[in-house]
Amino acid sequence: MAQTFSDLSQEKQQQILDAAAEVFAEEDYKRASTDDIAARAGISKGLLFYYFKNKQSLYLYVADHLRSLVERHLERGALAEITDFFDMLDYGAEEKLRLFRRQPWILNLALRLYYVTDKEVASPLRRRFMEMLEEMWGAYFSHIDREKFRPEVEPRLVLDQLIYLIDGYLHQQMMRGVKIDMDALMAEYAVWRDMLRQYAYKEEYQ
Amino acid sequence: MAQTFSDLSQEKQQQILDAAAEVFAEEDYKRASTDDIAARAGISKGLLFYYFKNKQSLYLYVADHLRSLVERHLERGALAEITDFFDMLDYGAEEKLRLFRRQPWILNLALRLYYVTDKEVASPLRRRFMEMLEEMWGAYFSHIDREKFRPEVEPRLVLDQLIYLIDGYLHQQMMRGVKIDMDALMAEYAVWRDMLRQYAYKEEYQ
DNA sequence: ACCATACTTGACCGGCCGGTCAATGAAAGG
DNA sequence: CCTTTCATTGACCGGCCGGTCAAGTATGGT
Repeated sequence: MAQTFSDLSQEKQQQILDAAAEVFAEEDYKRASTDDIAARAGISKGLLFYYFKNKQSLYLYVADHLRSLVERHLERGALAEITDFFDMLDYGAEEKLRLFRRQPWILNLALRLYYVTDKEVASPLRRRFMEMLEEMWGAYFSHIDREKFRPEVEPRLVLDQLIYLIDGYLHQQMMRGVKIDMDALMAEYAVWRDMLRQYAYKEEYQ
Repeated sequence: MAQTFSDLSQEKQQQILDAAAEVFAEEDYKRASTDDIAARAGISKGLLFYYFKNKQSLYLYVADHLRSLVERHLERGALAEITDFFDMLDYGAEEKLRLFRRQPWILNLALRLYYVTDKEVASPLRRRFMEMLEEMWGAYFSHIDREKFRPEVEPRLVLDQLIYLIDGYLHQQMMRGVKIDMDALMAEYAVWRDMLRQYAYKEEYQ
């Protein structure tokens, strides 16, 4: 967007952002219409394109907004105190659980963005996800205790595996057409975590 | 399709199917145009719609074709002789590897179909995937040796976990924008399999 | 009151594309 | 041949939608 948008009052920005987030969560990129967004935001389409160069940049703006919202939520807390890899995972999981429970629309939108395949936005979005992942790795896991790991197991790969599991699980649930049940996910997560711990940690740290 | 299509000569059918598969592999459902398909198949658009009721049914026909192609490929072989769960996994993995190596376009199309989010086709497609999964479970794993499993571990859930891992891995690779490297995938698979075996099998069968 | 600037509108354009249909051609049968 | 049937064409329609723009309205400074 141009700075015209950021000059708007907080409520006006929110209003437009909410409308866009809503529509983009309901339909894939191609089918989500700017007419629809403008109507729900209570403004004319012309004005929408006065704030945003085009649909794509609006989409990416919404994505960035979501990202900063999630990051802000995870930032507080005493990260530095946790040195155990799996305790850290638990901490992150709990935090995200709370976030998604409080505002379920965030999860819906995030899933939609996460599984976008549309040419026009897929590649910028995946760059964002990769960045986020790297940031997270740096912030959360750079100072974990590697001593507990078996020498042949690289911590980062363990995290990757957990991400694969969650990713695949969510995708399968979406395929089944069911709403994501965070409690069920957390139960699965607990099993995966224990399995991964058994695989990654030395005997004495199990 | 109507039976008019199945009455066509094998080559003509193939020609059209190939064109459709090609286009559907390149673009998402909405962007893949029937004009394009007709042109690549060397027929008029009118004729395409003479054979297929609409774009959606063509899409699903291509999906069914792919499914039967994969199923046919996996059917032969001495399945009944394998009773070890993880040997069976290896067998399935090897077979699929060979298939995808010989005809890489199959993998591309399959991935596209697997990650479709378009309203108009997502739900019929996911029904097909679920059916396929159940069939596979019945055909491959109904007679495996459950004795080797720890009592608290349900074999089906172990398979699900492997599927999650593969699903997530493929998705992440796609996000990274790289072509899927089957050798890398097989290397990862080997790690996952060993981890899952350690988790699922009793000590004496490790 | 006036003017300049910024904000806001909605009608409109043009491109894309799924799907239709009247017309044409090709076979087949008598 | 002639006619009936089927296969095939491509021009065309209509809907959708991203993006534009001339015109209108509010705002604030002088």
